Amino acid sequence: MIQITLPDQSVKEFPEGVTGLDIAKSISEGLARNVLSITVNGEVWDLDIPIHQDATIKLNTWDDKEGKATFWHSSAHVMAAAIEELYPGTKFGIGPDIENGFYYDIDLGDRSISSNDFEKIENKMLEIAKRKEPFQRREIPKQEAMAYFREKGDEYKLDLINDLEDGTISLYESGGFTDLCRGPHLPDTGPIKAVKLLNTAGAYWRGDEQSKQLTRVYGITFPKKKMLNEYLELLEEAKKRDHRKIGREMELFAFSAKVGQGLPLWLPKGAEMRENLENFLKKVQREAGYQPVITPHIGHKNLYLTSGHYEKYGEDSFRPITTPSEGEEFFLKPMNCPHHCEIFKNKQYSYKDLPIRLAEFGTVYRYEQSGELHGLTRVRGFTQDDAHIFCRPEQVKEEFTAVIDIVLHIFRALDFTNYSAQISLRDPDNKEKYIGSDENWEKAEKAIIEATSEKGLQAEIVTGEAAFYGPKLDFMVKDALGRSWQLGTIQVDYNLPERFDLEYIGQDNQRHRPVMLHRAPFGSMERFVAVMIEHCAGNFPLWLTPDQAIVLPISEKYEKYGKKVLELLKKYDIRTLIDERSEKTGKKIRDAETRKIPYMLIVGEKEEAEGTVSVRKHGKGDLGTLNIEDFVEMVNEEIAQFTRK
RNA sequence: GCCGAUGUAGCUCAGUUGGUCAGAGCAGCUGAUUUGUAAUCAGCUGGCCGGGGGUUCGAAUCCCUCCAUCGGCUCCA
Repeated sequence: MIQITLPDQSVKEFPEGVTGLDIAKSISEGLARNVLSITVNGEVWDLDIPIHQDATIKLNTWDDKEGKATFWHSSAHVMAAAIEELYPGTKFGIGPDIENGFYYDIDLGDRSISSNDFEKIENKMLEIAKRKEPFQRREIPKQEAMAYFREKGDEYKLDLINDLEDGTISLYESGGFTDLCRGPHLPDTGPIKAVKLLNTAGAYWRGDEQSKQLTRVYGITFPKKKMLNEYLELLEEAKKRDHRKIGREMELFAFSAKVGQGLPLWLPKGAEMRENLENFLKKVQREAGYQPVITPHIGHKNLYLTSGHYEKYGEDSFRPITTPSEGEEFFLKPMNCPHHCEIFKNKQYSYKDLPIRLAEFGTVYRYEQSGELHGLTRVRGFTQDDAHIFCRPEQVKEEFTAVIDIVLHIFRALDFTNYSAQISLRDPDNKEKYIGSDENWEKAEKAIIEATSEKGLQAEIVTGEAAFYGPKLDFMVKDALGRSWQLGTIQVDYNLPERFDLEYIGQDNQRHRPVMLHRAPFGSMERFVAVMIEHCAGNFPLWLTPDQAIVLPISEKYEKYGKKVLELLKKYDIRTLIDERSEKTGKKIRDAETRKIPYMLIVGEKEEAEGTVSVRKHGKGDLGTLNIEDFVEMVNEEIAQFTRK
């Protein structure tokens, strides 16, 4: 007998060789029907693999991440089986499960596949699913596996096996399709009840741009038809939040092929919003001891030779700007740090002066590959809410903490909760890849970890992800479709102070090297606004939104009073519009609602007589009648709630 | 940059196999209406069908090419 520990810590005895399915059956019939895989001591297994030793287990169903993973991984095999049947001779790369579904990379030779073929493949998959084809695991010697795939002509699988260690290789066979696979899989294809292929894409073999490009087919499957429909509805809903769509509808920004791709045009309302964000941060930064600076949009080639950016990115930048006669070369500035280093160098600093915090909303230009451009989240010209802090090594932690405070304050003011944090440290096994002394690295990494945890910030620590010049803390946010974007960042840099030979005079009257911190709480104005839009679906916090209120006179008769209200509110700095069209009130309300204007102020006979407004809140409805002063107070209180520290 | 798809009025979309196929709704403009918490009515103006080239008696429709956009890949100082 062996001891099996269940997730609730209870321990049950089973005969040696018991399988996941046996355990599920012993608990309940229902569980046995729904279980998809089993986690044994942290490893996910097939349900029919015998367990020979005491173990801690978890039975995975659709409600578990691991259960879904098993389900989708098996679905990838079913899709491959369907494709092999429909398109004989297809070669297969890899086919993993992903966050939402799965994909398979395939090489169709001269043929191609498009969304027109999806239905055919989906039907074939459902056919295979219905047959309840078992997934059969086989373990064979490496040589035998190679022989099999060599005969099949599947060079990609051979490539994969080549990299595996000698010994036994596991294969799974189902529905006539045999795949190199570690598993685990469902017992059979039966649970797959709904299938949807989503799209195709090109994907380089092994992610290498030099390798052959395969066709990646994305799909998703569900154990119930209803779940598929719900998922598709969810996708539709997400599309409605797309910042590109809302940005156009709310007239925030636009692009023009004539101006150039990836170069956003901020429209009046978008510019208003961006200015509100900038002013908000400027105030916070002023209070935190930052000094604004302004630097040009271009810089001499020598600047980037010194910074090292020329060597690393020179070839992939916009081509240099040259002068008519002397043949000098200038680059559009791709970042602000070198300029700021030169500002620091402009003056001699004592240790007593540090830290020096130089801030600039600096517009930079980077040549991004055309296929990379994406709305406002990936552009070629953008403005960073940049600042560089020059400090003594022992000040790193304190400064880091202060920056985290700013980031969290901003996120709170924007009602932003859907972010995650990542600490990137150097790879301790490859220290030679990084610049800077061991001592400084250790100090900085420790400072970041401590500062983060002292702020109660949940951060994932990833080693080997640090920049070559220093460790960093990034804030990531997901867009409407679940794609992850990096926003705010705080980076420690030992490289640029070295390259620019930055110094301060220490207490010992010796020259010392300052540490540099790069930080941008928003990341870039463009990306931040994009993510902000998707986060709140265009319903911005009151303090940020371009138009805060709109006056809606019931009829022409009350226009005069409406204008009076408008002027009064403007005096109180409430951004207000008026709708003087000859339309019915219902129509004016409807239009204001679609424009996502937070407050609608309806004025008619009663309001004019009493000097009041009838307040309607966007998405909420009628709030009743208020004095104008009371309304102003209500608005100010709502704004203060978010923006006060 | 690569793979695949898309591009018709300001916006969202119809346009069968090439032959009154240049259309609709919303928006806009003009009038009428004077309106009380999500759409008042009528009339009208909008398009070289992404640009260029070709095939054809004839092209929004077929082919080539360029541009832009979308979904991925690669990249992201």
